[in-house]
Amino acid sequence: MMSNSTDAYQQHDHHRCLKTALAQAKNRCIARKARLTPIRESVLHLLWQSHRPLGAYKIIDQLSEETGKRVLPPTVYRALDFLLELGLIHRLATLNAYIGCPFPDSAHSDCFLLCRECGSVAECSTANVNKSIASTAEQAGFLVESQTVEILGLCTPCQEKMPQPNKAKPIKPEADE
Amino acid sequence: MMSNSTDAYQQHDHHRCLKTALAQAKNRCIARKARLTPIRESVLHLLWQSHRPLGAYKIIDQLSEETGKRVLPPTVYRALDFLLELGLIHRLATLNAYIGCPFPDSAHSDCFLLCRECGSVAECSTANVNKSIASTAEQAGFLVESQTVEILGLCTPCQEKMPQPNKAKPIKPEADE
DNA sequence: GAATAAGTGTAATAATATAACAATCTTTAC
DNA sequence: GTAAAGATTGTTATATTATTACACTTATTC
Repeated sequence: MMSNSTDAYQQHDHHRCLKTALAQAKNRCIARKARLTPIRESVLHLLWQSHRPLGAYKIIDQLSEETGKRVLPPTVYRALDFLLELGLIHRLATLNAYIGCPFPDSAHSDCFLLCRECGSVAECSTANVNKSIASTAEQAGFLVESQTVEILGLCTPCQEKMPQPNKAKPIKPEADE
Repeated sequence: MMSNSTDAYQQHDHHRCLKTALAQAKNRCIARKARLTPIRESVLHLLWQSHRPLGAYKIIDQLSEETGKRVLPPTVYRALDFLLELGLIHRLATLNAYIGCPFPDSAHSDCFLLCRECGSVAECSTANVNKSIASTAEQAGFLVESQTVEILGLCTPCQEKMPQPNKAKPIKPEADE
């Protein structure tokens, strides 16, 4: 399993995450003959400020403040589209928010772990989830093209910080197969 | 595996789907001492017109037309919230749209198969997917509370209708009529 | 039958995202 | 080097999805 969960939820050298992400982005742009313009790089940089996803309008506000001039929605949405296209970021459908991809170089189907307490999101890529989804789809005669898997819950540090022993309810059990 | 994929994608006695869904809804409301008011029932009925999800504003438009008076967003969103709360419908995060639940009576975590061609959506509940997600989360020390799994692709009939592999064409909740 | 709770009506607005077209900057072709 | 073509950005306007706040009505309870 590929995952950035330890980085995402704990104290770590985040500067390294940022640096790596920007380096990978540059490489990827060169490989694809695409231009990482200042706006695009700024948006990517903002998304790598932390492991918490940002909504488009948060990006707009932060970028406006950074540059001192009013940045308008299309500017940011275009940058986001570009970064999505190159696989440098992801959009989280359940949050309407965006986050940097820690593994832009490896083709992968994603599984996101969204901590409802601290807001941080880790990305995993697991053969198991993909296999089970593929097999489920196959049983239904369905041809998979893309998949969205977003898991809401609590990361380890937030579980430990929860006062109650009944920290959180697990998901409902399965009826039958 | 529990799934309504054969119904969802093929010719079938849809009247039966509708009838079952409404009957289940009534039972569930009685069990929960909740009221299936005319508005709520109308919204549920609209969502069971087909196996294609409907956006909230499509529901608003259809309900306005049905009743001859302008139905406003809060009316519909309140009905949707009620139906979601009772597990009678689901919200599809990737489409911002709503769809009737074929299995309101069995506690389940859901997996949706969204056909990008015909727009129909089937719901599956599979222990395998849940197990693989649980195991992935566990490896990351993450406590799962809820999950969103939406799979985009082609249903069997649409695969057969489409020998030419067509590329990305985003599906819409419902075609305009 | 009054008190309370639940549900609905209405106006306004928030939050997220896109369309359309003009202006500018980069790259390419000559 | 320069003009044409293409890519990127600026700008205005608007579409789409969802919520807040408060007034009013209907149903339930005692």
